[in-house]
Amino acid sequence: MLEKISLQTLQRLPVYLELLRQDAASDNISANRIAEELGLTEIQVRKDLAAVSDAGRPKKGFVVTDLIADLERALGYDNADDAVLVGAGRLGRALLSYAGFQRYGLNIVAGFDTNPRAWGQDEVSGKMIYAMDKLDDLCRRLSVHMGIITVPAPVAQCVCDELVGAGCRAIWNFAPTHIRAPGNILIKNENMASSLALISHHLRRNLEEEA
Amino acid sequence: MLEKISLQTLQRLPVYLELLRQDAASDNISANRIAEELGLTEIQVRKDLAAVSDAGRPKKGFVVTDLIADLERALGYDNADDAVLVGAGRLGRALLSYAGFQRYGLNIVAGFDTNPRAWGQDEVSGKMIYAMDKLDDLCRRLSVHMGIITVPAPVAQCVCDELVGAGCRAIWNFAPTHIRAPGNILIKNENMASSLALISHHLRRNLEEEA
DNA sequence: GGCATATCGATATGCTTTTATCGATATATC
DNA sequence: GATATATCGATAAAAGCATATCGATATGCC
Repeated sequence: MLEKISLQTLQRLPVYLELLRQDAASDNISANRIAEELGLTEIQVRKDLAAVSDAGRPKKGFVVTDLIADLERALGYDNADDAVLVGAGRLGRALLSYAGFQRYGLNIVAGFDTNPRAWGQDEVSGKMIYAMDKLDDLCRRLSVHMGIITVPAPVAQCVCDELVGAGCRAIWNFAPTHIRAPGNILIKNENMASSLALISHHLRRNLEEEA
Repeated sequence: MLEKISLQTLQRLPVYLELLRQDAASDNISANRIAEELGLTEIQVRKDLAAVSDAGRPKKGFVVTDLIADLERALGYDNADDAVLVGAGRLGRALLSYAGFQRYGLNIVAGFDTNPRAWGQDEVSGKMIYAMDKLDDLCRRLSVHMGIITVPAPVAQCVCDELVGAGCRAIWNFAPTHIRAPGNILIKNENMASSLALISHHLRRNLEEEA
């Protein structure tokens, strides 16, 4: 079942799950209603959900609790991914202390930084921040396979290489630069400039229309 | 020329621009080389660039300075968008103080928060953080049309409504919830859970393959 | 100056994703 | 219990996007 989920569908699944969790009061919910709430078409919702669940019943819709369970299983929220974070700057510490990741199956086990003043227990998150030379050992001992990069752009590639060297198979990159890794390693660039391009483009067209 | 840029292309343009800015030493660059650096195909690069530039010449490639200029114009970096940010928590302040946005044509003019202890000048960014009842007036006086939401999920929709009421036409939402607005308002959800779904899915398949 | 070659740009093919159509089925009402 | 209807699920068409192919063109070398 897991094989045939398309990339686009996969990215919408957490959105459905979030909506259902907020809305867990009702017993049943129809694809039509989900679509309305999220601004999608009901056909797309049905197709997405069909990929992970068969909790839908004619005339009633989907059984909410079953659908939530199916989504959580499909997304692997039952056993959370461990991750390390490199770069304890403002963004890095904001992510370290973001409690919401637990709800999405992510567990950041520790932070790393080159700056000695950052080392020790982070006040806000309560998580430990270590020197870079501890990275490899910790990743291997705890079998961490995911790295989060929140360092300045110029050192992002170097940090990426270190993470890969320490056994990471997936990298979540918040540095505003493109980084590379061998083919079997997944790089997910969280590119704010791309989002901004969409927004800015819309704004200009929207304001032009008026004039 | 601006009409026919596809959404996917639009999101890749800032990536090209970033690469070129880093690499501004050389006079010319070929689509092939850009593709190699970014892990794309040269055909896609050419097609993307063709949408915004004709700085390409056979045998030489693209004139870097011209291409940068074309990209900046297409992305509207010549006149930056002003924006307001609502929610001066850790993520909000991290974004407020992120200097890199200037390079992407974004200028956050001020922050807003309900908590009186956040009001005043933010130490790190030097930007002012105001009470929510100042929002409408400031947006209108400065003709701000873009709002950034970094508040907890439960109040995100309410903040969105206020921003729209104050004249915003585009919303950049970092709250981990889906928000709605009238059709002509663009909502860009920066959904970390979606990214995480991709990463987690890759990890599981990758680790399964070995076993 | 002519020729080989790197590179572009345009047209065509194929794949992925979305949207449309239609029949199937369980529930509720009479 | 029969019938109407809300809703699902599957198959089919359309759109959007990526990849392949091929001719055109400017550059540099002989």
